[in-house]
Amino acid sequence: MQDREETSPLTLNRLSVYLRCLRTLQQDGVRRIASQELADRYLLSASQIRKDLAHFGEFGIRGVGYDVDELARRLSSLLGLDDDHPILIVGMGNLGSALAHYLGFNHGAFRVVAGVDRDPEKVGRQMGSFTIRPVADLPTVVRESGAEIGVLAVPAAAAQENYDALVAAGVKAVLNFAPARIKERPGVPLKDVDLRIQLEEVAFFLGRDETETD
Amino acid sequence: MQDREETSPLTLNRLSVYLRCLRTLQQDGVRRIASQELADRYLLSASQIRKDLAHFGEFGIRGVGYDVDELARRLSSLLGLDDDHPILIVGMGNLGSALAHYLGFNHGAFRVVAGVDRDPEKVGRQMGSFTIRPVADLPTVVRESGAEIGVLAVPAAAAQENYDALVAAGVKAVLNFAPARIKERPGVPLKDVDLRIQLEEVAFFLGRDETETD
DNA sequence: AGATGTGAATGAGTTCACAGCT
DNA sequence: AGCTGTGAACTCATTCACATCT
Repeated sequence: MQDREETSPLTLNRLSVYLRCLRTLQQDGVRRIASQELADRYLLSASQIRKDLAHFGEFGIRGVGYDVDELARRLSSLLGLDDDHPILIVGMGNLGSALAHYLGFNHGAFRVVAGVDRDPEKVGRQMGSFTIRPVADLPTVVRESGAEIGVLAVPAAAAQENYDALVAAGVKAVLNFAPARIKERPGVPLKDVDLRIQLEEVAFFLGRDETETD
Repeated sequence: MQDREETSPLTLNRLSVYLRCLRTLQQDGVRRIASQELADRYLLSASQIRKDLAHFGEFGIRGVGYDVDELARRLSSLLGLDDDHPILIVGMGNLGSALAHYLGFNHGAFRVVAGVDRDPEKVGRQMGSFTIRPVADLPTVVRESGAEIGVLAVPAAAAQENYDALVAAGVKAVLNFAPARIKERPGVPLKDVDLRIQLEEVAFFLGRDETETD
């Protein structure tokens, strides 16, 4: 059983994937599954599944496999998905409102509970269940809404100052959608999510020679 | 000078980051920069910058550093950002329209030129510069719009069939926002972008012990 | 002299192969 | 017998340190 600190993001992301697969299996009525079959069904690696899980304890039954329901429960708990995680969005421009709209609907543990913007014209506007507040009110907004996760959807140049403001206001983790490198404070994990980088990654392959057929 | 195939996504993503940093430097009027200073300014690793760049050729001047303008030009060309990359979105629900709205505005080389949906009620609706078309028209829509990149914003269960449809229609790369594992066809690179996984990654750290202060 | 480009050394992450349970 | 859990082998990625060039 390992400590939270020493878990790599890669492992962590795979746990999320496993949980998703298990949810599908639950719907299909599967009650037990072996690492090998899980791997086959969802294009994963059996030994990696076992290693990832073993990292956190003994989840399986030797000679049998994993109990789908129980494993799902334990992964959900491990990932902190049993508790609610209120989200606050900073920057209610195109991306910010797109995210509010998207995250506000589909997700269980994650729900957008507040949004702030620098622009006085956006302040006061209604967004689903909340009203956009001014950035200056961040501390109050965080306290009142109980927001745990901050989402940065501001221009690159404003990213660092808004991250700092979120930290100061007491947010516990930050997801950064701005295309900027932010200096992370210890204790407030930061995760960059840059759609442009993802697009550029696939675009890289577009120019490639079409004659090859491997 | 290396081949496209043998470049890791990690390296590729860093090239995007470097390019972004260079654009900022250009705006600040900086004409030359050494790997060490670039690293210091943007929290990167100097030796990694050099290795990443050297992977694609000799971009710098020994004893001097890199020419900001030229390096930016060469990275832009390498990443395929000099050409236009029209995007087609499959699934114009919450996420799809959020993405259309977002990508349609800010991005140079990337622009959403078309969108399709399964739901007859959404078909015909106007979305910025285009009208939503039925999924069945994919081949026609791809041909007419010249779309190169397909974006999947459909439910998980529909992801694989729509990826296949995109491939059949002639799209050259796919970005998948659906929380599903897709079987990739050789020649049509696929990149998963799962916002839920990113959220779950930061959520993992929320439960952690607050007494520690390292 | 000074910064790049690069082999060599280190470290991280994945796969293998089998001991150990059930 | 069968599948997990895990050390050992291996592959991939990063960092170091220096020879090379301007």
